[in-house]
Amino acid sequence: MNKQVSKRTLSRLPVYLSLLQEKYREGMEYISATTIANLLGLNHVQVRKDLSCASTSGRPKVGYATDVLIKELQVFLDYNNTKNAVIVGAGDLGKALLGYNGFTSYGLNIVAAFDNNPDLAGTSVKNKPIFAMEKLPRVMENMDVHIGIITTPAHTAQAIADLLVKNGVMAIWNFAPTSLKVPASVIVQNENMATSLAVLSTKLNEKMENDK
Amino acid sequence: MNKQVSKRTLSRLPVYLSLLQEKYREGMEYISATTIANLLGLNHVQVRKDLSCASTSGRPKVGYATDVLIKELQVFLDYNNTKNAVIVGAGDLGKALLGYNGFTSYGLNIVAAFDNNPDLAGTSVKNKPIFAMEKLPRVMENMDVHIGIITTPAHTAQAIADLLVKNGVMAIWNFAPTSLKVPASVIVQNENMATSLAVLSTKLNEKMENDK
DNA sequence: TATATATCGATAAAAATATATCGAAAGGAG
DNA sequence: CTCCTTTCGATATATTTTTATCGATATATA
Repeated sequence: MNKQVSKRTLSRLPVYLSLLQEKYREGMEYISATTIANLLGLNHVQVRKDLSCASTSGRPKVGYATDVLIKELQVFLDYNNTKNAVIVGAGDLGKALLGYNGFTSYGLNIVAAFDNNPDLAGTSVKNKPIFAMEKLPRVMENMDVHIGIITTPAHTAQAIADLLVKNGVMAIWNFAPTSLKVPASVIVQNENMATSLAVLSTKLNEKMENDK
Repeated sequence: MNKQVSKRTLSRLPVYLSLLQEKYREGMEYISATTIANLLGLNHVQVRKDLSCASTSGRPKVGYATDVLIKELQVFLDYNNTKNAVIVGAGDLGKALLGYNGFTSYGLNIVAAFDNNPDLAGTSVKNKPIFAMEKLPRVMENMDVHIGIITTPAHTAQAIADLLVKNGVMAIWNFAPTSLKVPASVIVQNENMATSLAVLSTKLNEKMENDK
């Protein structure tokens, strides 16, 4: 357990976790890799292999105790160890993320948003404040923030990234549809919705072609 | 060109497209796969191979004419052929997506949102209406909608998916953190933010471990 | 005009990822 | 108690995806 975990595996673990939590609430005390695989439309060997990097609790013939597996995944994903983050860009998307409380259960605590629109400065979303850009350095330092979330338009994203890096950010979650240049030590995770949309749209086209 | 395009390739094409549009605005008339690769931090052979499924305009020593390549990608991704979609769940995320006009340039036109909260029925976001759930069948039929976007909480997502399928949806873009059971003919694209977050968070942990 | 170089597109090699197979263990059935 | 079935975990195979290599071609330069 805990060797080199592939990126693909890593991105499936939260999916397992959320399924497990759902099934646990429904009263399922034990669950097998085969069951998980069927529910998610995956291969059972893949599920078992994925889980093996976070869990040692699987038992032949029985499967995994749901609650134990949930805890193992939470530990592995470090969801108990909450990290602070700030959002830059309090447009619709920024506000949506700011107001969404669900991230805390994934170990992410969004403490504030920043925007250069003076009308927004001083307002808040669900008690989470929106500040003027000037306040960013102070807030990041005081709140020990090392994760930045960029939800600005593409053309300002690079400047924002530079600013975040200057203020000690170690990881950037980038929702702007552009690629960022940052020092190698800074982690960037791009969340490009156009990408998903392209996959969806192309599959749909193929389907419509075939249906003709 | 146009053989079996892998999902990975497909998801990179919109990224290339948006870079090309940016560079074209900046006056770059020709661009090579090597240049694109360097700008995006990818391998140049991969870029060339990806582009080959949508383009035939590459010339040795010259590269690609930026405007031609942009058009080729748009045609391949079918961005000119706009498709209508509806959103179900007009919470923060739903509203953000409803109000975001950027999707039209990706061939997606969101015509309306639906929510079971009666306070929201009759309101609108940037002239895009929010209706009560009862109106869904009529709107979907009248507006020829075949794409549904689910932004409800996880526990209602399956019922919404069933409703959408019943009303003729062919593709679902699912933002709810749960997996949906739909007929095999219906395409589902899951947009799971926890997944991205897990990757980011784990990379960050590794980094912090190494920095110690 | 000949030569050098950047680039493409195709094919081959390497790496990553997914799937299949197999023995061992746990529990239930006869 | 023995046999049968389910399941795990490990190893082996297959597939997919990425990266490297190579010849051909277009352009620039001497």
